[in-house]
Amino acid sequence: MDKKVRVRFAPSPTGGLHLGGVRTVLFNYLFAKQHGGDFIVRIEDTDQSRFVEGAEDYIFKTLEWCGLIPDESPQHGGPFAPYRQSERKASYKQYAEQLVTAGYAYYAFDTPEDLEKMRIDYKTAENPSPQYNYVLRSKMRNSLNLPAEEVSKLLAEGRPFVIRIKTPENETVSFTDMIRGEVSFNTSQVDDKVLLKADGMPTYHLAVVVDDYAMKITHAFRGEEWLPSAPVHLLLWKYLGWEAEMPQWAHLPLILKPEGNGKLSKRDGDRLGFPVFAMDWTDPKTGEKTIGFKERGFLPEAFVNLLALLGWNDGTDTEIFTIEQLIAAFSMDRVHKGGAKFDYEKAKWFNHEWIKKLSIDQLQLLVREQFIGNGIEVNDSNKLHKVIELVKDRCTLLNDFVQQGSFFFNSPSQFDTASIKPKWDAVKNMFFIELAKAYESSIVWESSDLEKELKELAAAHQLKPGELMLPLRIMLVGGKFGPGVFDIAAVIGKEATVERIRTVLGLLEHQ
RNA sequence: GGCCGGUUCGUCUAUCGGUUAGGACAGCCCCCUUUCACGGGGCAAAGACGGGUUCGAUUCCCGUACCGGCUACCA
Repeated sequence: MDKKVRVRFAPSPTGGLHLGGVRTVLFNYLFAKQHGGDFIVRIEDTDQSRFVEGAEDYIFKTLEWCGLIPDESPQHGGPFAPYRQSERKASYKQYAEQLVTAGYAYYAFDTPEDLEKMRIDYKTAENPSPQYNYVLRSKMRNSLNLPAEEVSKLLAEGRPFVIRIKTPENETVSFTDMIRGEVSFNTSQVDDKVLLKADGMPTYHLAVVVDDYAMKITHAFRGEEWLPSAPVHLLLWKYLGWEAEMPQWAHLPLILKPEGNGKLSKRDGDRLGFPVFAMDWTDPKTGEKTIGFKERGFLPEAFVNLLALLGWNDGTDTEIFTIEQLIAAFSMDRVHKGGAKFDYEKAKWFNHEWIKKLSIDQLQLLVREQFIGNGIEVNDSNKLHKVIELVKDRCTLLNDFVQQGSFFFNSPSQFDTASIKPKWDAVKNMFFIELAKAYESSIVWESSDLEKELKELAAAHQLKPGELMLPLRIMLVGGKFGPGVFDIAAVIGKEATVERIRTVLGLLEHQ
């Protein structure tokens, strides 16, 4: 094998990119990069009725966010352009005609009504979905049955037609799947799939073969849902005379619903409250918005990591991988055969690990965005740095930084005074009045000094420091959470600390 | 219905015939913590079923069951 590895991801621009799609991209990308090959993105927009404005752009934005940049694509260019199938329309027809001439395909003039009638007429209890195949094609209106003159006449009249592959009876087609090993089919079970539609556009089956050949694709990875149509593709590679160039196939396992039944869909995310798409997607027709992992506060590193481990592992206990480590460790034969149920809790764990793993500088920009997005001004990057250092270990998602850290920048809008009141008395009130005064006149403003000051003052008032910590925390934070109180005081500064103590003292007095 | 694929703790998974079947998430308990988390330690938890093959099967073969995918002029 001295051919340069070339793989492709071939999405249809019909909506947001979901987990499974991104994982397919990832595995393609990892395989290509590991072998020093090329990763191509080809847009399969052969069905105009399903075309969705903005979907292609969304796909590339997603890939960019994930850091999975194509070497060739409609937006990156490349030697095999165009990379949109709608722009390669002419070539498909030529190959379809070639197949007809060679006797491997035929014209079919059946109307949608004809087809529907056939499916009803031949439907039986044992065979609820009759196929257009070697037994039924003799009963339909196609160039195999019609007299040659009539076929030419229909064609000359411009009557709508499709070209269907003539799948042979009772032949065995098999291939070696990189994940599943040898898989074989009997052609009697596969129907005469439409290759070229009445509008002159190819179906997926023809287009994928023609383009994989044209673009010199060496390895084709796609979801398991494509396994049943593999024999059609195999036949096409053979009939077109390109068998020697056929890529190696791998059919990836599906990502399933958490409760187990069926493949994961956008709806499941809406229903169960977690993202399924990589990034936010707004349907241009309905205006319906679907949340994405990015906007939910996931790091791209974590997203890629969790996707890689969904159906693959390196055989060790390692779970946290950088993209470079994934490129080095990945192997298709370690991809699982069975589908994996998606577990959002585990997904969050990956993100948590990545937040802890990244340096404060790497986090800075993202965290700043979170604060700004929530209307919190962050102009002191030195302070931001300290805040991140203090709270990063307690954040699972990026937006947790806001909950965990907004009080560093703005005074809390709510104070949980209810938690102070039961044990509040005049002695404590006096203590805090004096603490505020003492802090106000502090010269140094370091965490350890602030703690020392409080303890000394507590001793003077015959109070135990322990019973003062909670009130002080609530004064500074608003609630019962956050890092060490004195660390917080050190970061928010003298003025804010004193002000917040006095604010809560005021609240307690008036309640 | 047919065809194809799959089946190890609740979930993701390790195991390339011989293990007390390992790890991670979630759960529970303990420790740490003058808050809440993080963290540390621990507990509980699995080979779908039935036949073979073998000295020995989670691992190989067959059957059954269950789950999934496909069965469009959609991808």
